Amino acid sequence: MVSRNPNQTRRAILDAALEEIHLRGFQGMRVEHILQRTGLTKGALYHHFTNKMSIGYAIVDEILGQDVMERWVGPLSDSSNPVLTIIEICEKERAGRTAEEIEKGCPINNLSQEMSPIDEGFRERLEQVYRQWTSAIAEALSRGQKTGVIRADVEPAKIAKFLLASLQGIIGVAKCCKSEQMLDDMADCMRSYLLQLLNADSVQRAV
Amino acid sequence: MVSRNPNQTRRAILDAALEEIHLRGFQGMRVEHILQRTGLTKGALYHHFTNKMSIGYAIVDEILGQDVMERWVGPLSDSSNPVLTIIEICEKERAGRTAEEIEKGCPINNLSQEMSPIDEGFRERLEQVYRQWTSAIAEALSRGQKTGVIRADVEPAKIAKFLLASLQGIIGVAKCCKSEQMLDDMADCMRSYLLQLLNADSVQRAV
DNA sequence: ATATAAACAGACCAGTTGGTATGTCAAATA
DNA sequence: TATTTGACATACCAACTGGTCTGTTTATAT
Repeated sequence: MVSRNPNQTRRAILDAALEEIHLRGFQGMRVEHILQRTGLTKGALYHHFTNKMSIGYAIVDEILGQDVMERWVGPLSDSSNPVLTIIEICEKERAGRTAEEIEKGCPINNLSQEMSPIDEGFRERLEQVYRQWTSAIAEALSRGQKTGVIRADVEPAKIAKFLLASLQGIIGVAKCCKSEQMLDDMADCMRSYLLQLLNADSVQRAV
Repeated sequence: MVSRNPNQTRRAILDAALEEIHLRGFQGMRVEHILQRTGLTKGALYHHFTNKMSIGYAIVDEILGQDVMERWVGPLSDSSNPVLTIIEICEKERAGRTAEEIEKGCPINNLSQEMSPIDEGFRERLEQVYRQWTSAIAEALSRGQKTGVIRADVEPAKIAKFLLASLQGIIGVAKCCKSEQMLDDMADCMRSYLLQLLNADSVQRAV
């Protein structure tokens, strides 16, 4: 904002928009509020984006999708034990959240619940994020089966979808109930379920 | 709508509003659309409700809460085997949904994700629904432990929360991915998890 | 140095939206 | 039958909202 830096301006718009969307949803987000947050004007905003919708699309593609890649896809691709890696990621994410953050939930889940039925562009983009996410888990589980850490009878593709769904469900219910206790209770069940996916031999080391 | 019937009119407003909200969310729901659906006018609508928000509150209290009572709390309170009852309810609900219905998700989850962070009135009402829901599951699991059908080492309160969260997560992910296959895959995992809660002796009869 | 195009600023606008004020009609009540 | 009240109908409005249009400033290429 000091000197002219279009990339930085564009990113500032997306960051401000994401914060608003995270709390109020895409429909509840107001262009005017982005201007207030960034100190920019309408001229600047509509120079970088054609309309409100394109801001939402860019957030999914450039921020949320990227986050999943960095926090999940990357670590899982380097992992020799997907179960432990998933538990680690969850605990790390959990540690970084205040009670206030919990109330806002996962922006990916928020957006998909709000927008996927009413805008196909949003839905396709969010579905793609979910696909990358589940694929990364499924592939890691598959590799784990080959190395013997994961039970041979688990079906990676199915379990991956279920794990992702449960995770989103947990975050969503905790968000509504505004309860850290509830979040930790559910996470505990999730952890137990994850450990069940390990081969009997390797459970000793894990717990 | 034929003759004057205030209760029927009020209910017609709520039903129409719920359909709109189910698809577009509460913020996306337009009062004007309710009028079009019901054939009523603003005068009628604002005679029965003080404002838009009160329509949303009434829907949670009178329709969604009631639905949970009928579909979950009732059956579970009569159940001798909560695991089988839950599986039955899920299969029944699943059978009644078309692909189009799946895209709209669960209205309770939709509303809680959208409204709980921005309106405390909504959040409290939805939390209460979740509480009744999880309590019913937890109590049924407890009773199952006493009769011996449920494993003694499961913690009813924790598992109940996790089950509810997973269920909502599954519906939510399937909604975004618009995939019946994915829904059934995840439901399959959920079913397996539920059956694990049964005592080893009674598994034979269940499967 | 100057032309050119990108990166903004700011006023303005048309459509939308929740909500209100006033009037009318039917049914219960006396 | 007269009257009062609840159940609507209709016109209207003020505020909001996404988006546009025109103008100005800054960087960059020639």
